[in-house]
Amino acid sequence: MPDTPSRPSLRLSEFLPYRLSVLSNTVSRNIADLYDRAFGISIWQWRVMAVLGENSGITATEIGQVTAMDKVAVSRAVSGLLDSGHIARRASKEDARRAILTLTAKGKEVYDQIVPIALGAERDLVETLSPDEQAQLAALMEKLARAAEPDRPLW
Amino acid sequence: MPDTPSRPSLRLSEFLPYRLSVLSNTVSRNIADLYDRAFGISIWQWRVMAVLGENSGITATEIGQVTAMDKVAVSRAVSGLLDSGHIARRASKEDARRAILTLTAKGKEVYDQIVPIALGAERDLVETLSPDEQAQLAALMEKLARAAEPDRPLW
DNA sequence: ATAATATAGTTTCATATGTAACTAATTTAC
DNA sequence: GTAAATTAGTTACATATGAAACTATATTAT
Repeated sequence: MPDTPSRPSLRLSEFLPYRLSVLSNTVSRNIADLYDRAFGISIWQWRVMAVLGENSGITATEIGQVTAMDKVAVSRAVSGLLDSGHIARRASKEDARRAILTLTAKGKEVYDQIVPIALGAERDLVETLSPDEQAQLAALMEKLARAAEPDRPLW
Repeated sequence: MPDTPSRPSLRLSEFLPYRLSVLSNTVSRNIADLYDRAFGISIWQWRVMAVLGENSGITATEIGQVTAMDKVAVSRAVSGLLDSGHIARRASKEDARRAILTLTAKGKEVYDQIVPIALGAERDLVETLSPDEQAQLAALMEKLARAAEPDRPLW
């Protein structure tokens, strides 16, 4: 009598969404630990700071758009960073609903310290890849991100 | 007068850990929705079922090892699946601490229905990639997962 | 055999996160 | 100009998650 048919047909360990999730969680946890231990800053807070480091004087909503964080997450991160003095907030003159956010001197200092740590963590992750593979990876991430976008244009 | 020096040097949108996280979260959320809407099953519960579908009669601890879930998450997923009748549990004869888990008939049915949905979601994600690119992706995931392993051997 | 240690799994508690309701300011329609 | 609808951001609530304590069984050392 033969075996049961080729039934499973799904190997979890080969299933891309699963692999992505495990990889991403491992990487994020490692990095979050790094920031948290050294500066008491969460991943979400770091993302806000990273955006402000690149592009000072924008609003919480804009940060949300850039970082794919929802507005509650941004609000909470901003609130923590205000408390810790890493960022400052002032109301927009044109629109009093908006709050213009900037890194403080302290925030800039921390930003300048975290950037090399972040880049180092990234390097640790990709250093076993050849330059060719690194380029492939970047291109693949691009395509996958586009395919995963829920509201992607279908053209 | 020249620009400020090459300061930012970190573009969040190009930063691999960040991209991985956003991609993975988008993909996972989409898929979780699918399972939840159709069967009221969470991602964690599905992972448990997926492992049992491949490898029946193993214990919660083993599931945790295979799926990179911690034991609390496994315990909760198992508890939900017992309640909903998708899996069954019996004590091991050799070691009464261990609980042997299996899919019930109902669980197998749902498993067989979810597998094609899962594979379809994966296909949606990778279908814009050429076969070559898909192979590259698999190889890169392999390497990255190894590099991200916190307790990886360093040889 | 008994005490100390380790392991499987659950429960508890504290924190994180997401959804929805809310407040305040602005814009649009009339 | 005023009411209705939008938008920025916060707060409240309900659920999810992780760390640590706990229970029950098994193993090890004496």
